[in-house]
Amino acid sequence: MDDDATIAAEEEPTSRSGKKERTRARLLGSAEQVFGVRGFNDASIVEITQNAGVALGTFYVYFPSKMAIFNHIIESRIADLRDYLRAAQDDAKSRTELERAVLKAFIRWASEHPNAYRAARSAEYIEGTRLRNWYQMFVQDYARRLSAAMDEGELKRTDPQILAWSVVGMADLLATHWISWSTDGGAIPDGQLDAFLDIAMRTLGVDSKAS
Amino acid sequence: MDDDATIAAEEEPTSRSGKKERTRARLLGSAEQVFGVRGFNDASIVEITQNAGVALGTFYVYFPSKMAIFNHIIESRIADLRDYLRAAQDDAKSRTELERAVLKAFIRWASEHPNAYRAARSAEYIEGTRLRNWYQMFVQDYARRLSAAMDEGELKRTDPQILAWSVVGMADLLATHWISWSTDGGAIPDGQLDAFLDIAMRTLGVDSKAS
Amino acid sequence: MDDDATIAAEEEPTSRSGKKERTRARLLGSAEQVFGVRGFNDASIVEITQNAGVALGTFYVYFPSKMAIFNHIIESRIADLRDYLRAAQDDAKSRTELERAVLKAFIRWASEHPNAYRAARSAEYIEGTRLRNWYQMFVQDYARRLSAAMDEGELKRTDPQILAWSVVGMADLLATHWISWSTDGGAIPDGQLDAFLDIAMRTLGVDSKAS
Amino acid sequence: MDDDATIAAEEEPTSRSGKKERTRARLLGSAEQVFGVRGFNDASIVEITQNAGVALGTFYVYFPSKMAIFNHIIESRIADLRDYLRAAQDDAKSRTELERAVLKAFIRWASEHPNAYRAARSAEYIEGTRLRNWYQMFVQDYARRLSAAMDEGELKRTDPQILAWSVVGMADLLATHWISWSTDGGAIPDGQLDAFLDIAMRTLGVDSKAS
DNA sequence: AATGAATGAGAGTTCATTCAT
DNA sequence: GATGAATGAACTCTCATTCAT
Repeated sequence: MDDDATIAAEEEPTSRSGKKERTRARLLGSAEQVFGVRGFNDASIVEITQNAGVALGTFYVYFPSKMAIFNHIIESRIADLRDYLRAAQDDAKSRTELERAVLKAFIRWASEHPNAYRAARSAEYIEGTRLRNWYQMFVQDYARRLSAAMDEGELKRTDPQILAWSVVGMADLLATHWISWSTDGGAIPDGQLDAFLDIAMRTLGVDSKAS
Repeated sequence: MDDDATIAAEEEPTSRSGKKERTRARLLGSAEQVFGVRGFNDASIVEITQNAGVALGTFYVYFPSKMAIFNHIIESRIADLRDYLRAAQDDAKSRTELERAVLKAFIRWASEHPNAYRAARSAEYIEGTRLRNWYQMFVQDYARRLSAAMDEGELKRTDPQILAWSVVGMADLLATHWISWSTDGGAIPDGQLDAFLDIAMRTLGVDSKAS
Repeated sequence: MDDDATIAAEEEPTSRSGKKERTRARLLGSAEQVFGVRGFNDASIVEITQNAGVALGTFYVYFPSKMAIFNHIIESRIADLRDYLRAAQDDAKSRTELERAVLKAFIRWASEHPNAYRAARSAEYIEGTRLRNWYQMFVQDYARRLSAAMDEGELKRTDPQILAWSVVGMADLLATHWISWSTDGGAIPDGQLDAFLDIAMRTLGVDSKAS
Repeated sequence: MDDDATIAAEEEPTSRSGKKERTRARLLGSAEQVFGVRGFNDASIVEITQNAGVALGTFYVYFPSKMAIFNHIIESRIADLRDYLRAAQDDAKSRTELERAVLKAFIRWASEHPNAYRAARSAEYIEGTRLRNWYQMFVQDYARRLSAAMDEGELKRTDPQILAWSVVGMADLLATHWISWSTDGGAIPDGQLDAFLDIAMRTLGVDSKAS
């Protein structure tokens, strides 16, 4: 009815170790896109397969259900995020640098995979997925780290849980906002990102620039 | 909005008085609940009507479509929020008090109508609703107010847009968190709310306690 | 959806012997109009009652079902037609005059009650009505009369059944054509009516003008 | 003309050869029958599919809507009629022969596809079809041809429009009559058809037998 | 492995009819 | 008698999933 035909696939197979992997990768890429654009409910297997350039039945050769591929995509992107965050923490040389780097990593992740991010956020409203609260563990980890930093006197003492939820909330809404404002895939203006990071540092109670 | 006959005017001779209103109210209450629990897509008219204790067809006596009742519920709750916020601003005697009151009003609103709030948040993922970005105008208003406060020297100067999105993000995620943690309808522990408000004041750059 | 609101009622109560008759007459008038414009299936009781200016439930005070009022309307218009035809035959002074008068009466009847005529024609496609073949008896009567006229040497001998169906077919399609071409209620151009009658006389095999 | 893939072109390797075509044909056949017997409104997709021996959902693999298959059936039968008429005209050697052949072709077409003919006639009463007045162009063509014949002195001069509507009306009602009288698929008694043709020739004003 | 025709449960919506007031 | 809120059977259409090829 009002679909403007199919969405052009973007994700190309990353490995060329055989047809199977390539088809699977195409399905994953297509599904990420379709889920991101249409949302879980309005994404149809027909559109995912057409967008992937395979037949409808082929979908079920690789994935047992719509829910399964959805979970798979989100979970693997979450794993990516974990990597991004770990790397950010490893490279940091000071508390300020660390906190900035962590938030930057999150924002970068979200804007590099806008469709997955959008889909992941929507998981909260999807009946039957095991991912309804996937971000909670991130918040918990974050709270633990903030708590430790407070113990070490690097952060003003506040309820670390509330602080963690607050900062994640900030980052989450800004990421969403930026993503939906730049369908052109454009990057986030540096000034805006810096403004956000400065605000976040203030929220956390660390010096914006000092080590 | 769709069909608000809130102001009873040329009502019939008060016979069967309020019957229609009662049924309508039951449907609205039921739908708010079902939308909140299941989400728009997984909410069915059958469940809404059964939950309301009326027959399927009765739904269409009061609302022309599933989308219409959804929009109506959210829009009328948004109107409530607007009232809450206006009242909060009217009563405030200082910048700090005002900003705290506004955030408190928002949190109170969200926790008083958890299902509507959940549904309103999910609107972002619902194809065809005119409410996809309902909160944007709130953020814009907020940003404008912050900007004015900065002009008057009551707030440290920062990008008011980013600041507004940030604070709204904080409040949004915390409200969601609190709501989902207290399905029993329990209130938010005072300590947690205060902790949040203190953090938010820090984010905004106003003194936590000073007038 | 694409209804242009309600159709303005036209038929006014012909008797003023009490409210009951008036309401009944309004319903009949409204229904004739709605059936004519929308067709049996797309005519709804709601529209009929609104158009009549009465409440939905009132319909069932006067008529047991949608089918019942439909049958009633058509049957009473058919009775009218019978009267028209009888009168035409009574007044005729010659075979030619009689046949012309009969066809004229039919055309007049159809164009005076276009909605009823349209509805009556559509009865053929309505499941469950007892009026599917109401015009057959007219054709049979017609055939009998033609047969008698042949016996008396006033008409060339042909299969009277086929001749009757033929002439009725001509009149039927022309009436339909004229009706749908003049939604303005305009009359049939005299020239066209005469042309038709001349053709019909030729078909019947009587002199066009001679007595 | 919704989606005619009549001309098999880039068909797949002829495996499961014709399975799709067979199912499509069964649906078309079933639908033609059900539309003919029940009429458009009282025909249900359930009955069409059961009658075709396929599942409900299968219908929508082949046709996007009830309206679409209806239009398709009627339009393809109308195309047949056009072919019949063209062939009849091509073979005729005289005015009389031509006019008789044309009417015979029409009657033959109607009686060979009684359900489609019934359905086509009912289109007049179906909201939303683009076929409400499909027969008008035939009448117009007919009128043009009659007018030309009058110009050439082969036909007595009369209003060609009225004459065309008249003769079409005759043929139409007789076809309908014959069809509904022979549900057994029986042919039209030769005598009756000839009687009709003689009458029609008289109506047109051509010699019944002469070349 | 890959295909795509076929399936059928389930959804939203309509509307003739009923009945308490 | 008149009303109109309430009913629920029936309808069209969607789409995740299955399975024979």
